[in-house]
Amino acid sequence: MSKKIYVHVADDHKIVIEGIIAVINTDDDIEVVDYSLTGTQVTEWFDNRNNKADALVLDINIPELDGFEVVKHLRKKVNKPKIIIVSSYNDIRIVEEMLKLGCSGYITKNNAGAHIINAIKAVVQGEQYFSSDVQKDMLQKYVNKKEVPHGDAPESFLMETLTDREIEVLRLITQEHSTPEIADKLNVSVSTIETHRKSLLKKLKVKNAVGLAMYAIKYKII
Amino acid sequence: MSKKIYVHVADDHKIVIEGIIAVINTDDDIEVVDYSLTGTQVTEWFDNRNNKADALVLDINIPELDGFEVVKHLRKKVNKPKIIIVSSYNDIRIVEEMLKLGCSGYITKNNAGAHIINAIKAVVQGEQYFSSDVQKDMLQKYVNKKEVPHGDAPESFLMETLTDREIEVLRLITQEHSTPEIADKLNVSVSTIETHRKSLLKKLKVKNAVGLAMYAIKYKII
DNA sequence: TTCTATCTCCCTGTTTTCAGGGAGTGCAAT
DNA sequence: ATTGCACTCCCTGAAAACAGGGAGATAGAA
Repeated sequence: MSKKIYVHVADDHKIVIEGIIAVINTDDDIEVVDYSLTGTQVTEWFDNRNNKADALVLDINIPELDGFEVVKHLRKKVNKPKIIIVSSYNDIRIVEEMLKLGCSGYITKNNAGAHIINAIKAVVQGEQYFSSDVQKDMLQKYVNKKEVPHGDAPESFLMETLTDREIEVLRLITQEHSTPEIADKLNVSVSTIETHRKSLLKKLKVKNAVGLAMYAIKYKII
Repeated sequence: MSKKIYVHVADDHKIVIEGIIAVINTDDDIEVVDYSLTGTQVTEWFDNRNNKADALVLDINIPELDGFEVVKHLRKKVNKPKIIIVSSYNDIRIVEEMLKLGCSGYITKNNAGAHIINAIKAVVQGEQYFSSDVQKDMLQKYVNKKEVPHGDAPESFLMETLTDREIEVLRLITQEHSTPEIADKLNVSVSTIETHRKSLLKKLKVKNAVGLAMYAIKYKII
């Protein structure tokens, strides 16, 4: 019998965690050692020397620190766990982004139950694992890449290309603040915020503040 | 021993359903007979004479037909099940709306696990059930109601008070369209759209288009 | 029938947003 | 040491959004 695999689970909804634990408990080789409901709980848990896990099952959409931030934090560590993303979004750009950040697996919530055990076993052995729908999208992307450079948005970019300041401004925009208000809050001139705004519009390829807000929600900057 | 309770569970994420089933299975009096991943699946299931359930555990945010539509459909039926809403949102206005539509219980996903069994048992006995955080909000709302009669809007309203036209405009706003564009699309004058916009800002108590978009997403007009 | 709500349109005026430039600073990497 | 990036600030000008009015037409409810 192989060595037991220890897993940490993070999701903002307790019921999802309970679901994941229920599924994992059907396999004797894997054990959920602890769970977190927020991003900071995850980082603090792994920052504690006494806590160790082979794998982290991580939802992108969690409060305080989102999935991206958690991954960025963890990848600096020496005994870093393998990370499997469990997400509602199967946007291929998010998958790419997470892979770039060093994640080992990506499965969608739609069929997490069917994949999660295999995913955990695969990643602790150094492999990568993707649920079937994600695989399909990746293949699709690969096929399309060679044929159509296409007008509107073929590039793979996410909030990575946004600077810290831009994200900060974006967040304030989604909180219904106007440019003068944001300038005041950040103690810079209105011109500066206008510049950030223009950069955001350009980078995210949207035409107005509503577009920024929708983008922020879709890719969960907020 | 009391009569067994049969339950149908609906959520767009399989893993959540698995979580709910795992929790419910710890109680011998309740059994999950089937589940649905979309709104139409729910209505079709209950429209089938062979299918019966005492209670429906329903997520608001499901595809095709959302929770509101499902409830509206089911309440016309004779042998309608008791409905317990399981939602990420604990906005008190949604709770009120669902109660008006005839739901018996409302629990948030944060602590669904702790409440779901009690909720099911309560509602099949004709009682109502609300998770602690929802109760807190309701109490808060009740307390505030009597002290501040407040000028402009004491009514409990959700998107119900938005007219069809306003919802149409709101939808177009969230699609990044400007006022002139919307006017063109709907074949009315720019002035008209501006009027609708002003009404939306006033009714939803937000200060700009971003606020409208955020509202639309939160309460899923879109 | 009167009352009310919805939808339509217009006016005046202010504020904010967007577009498209330029430009200086500091910092970090090569 | 130069290059690039992030952050800052400014200018001009046009377009859109917001605020707070009024007002007519229509259709449904009381």
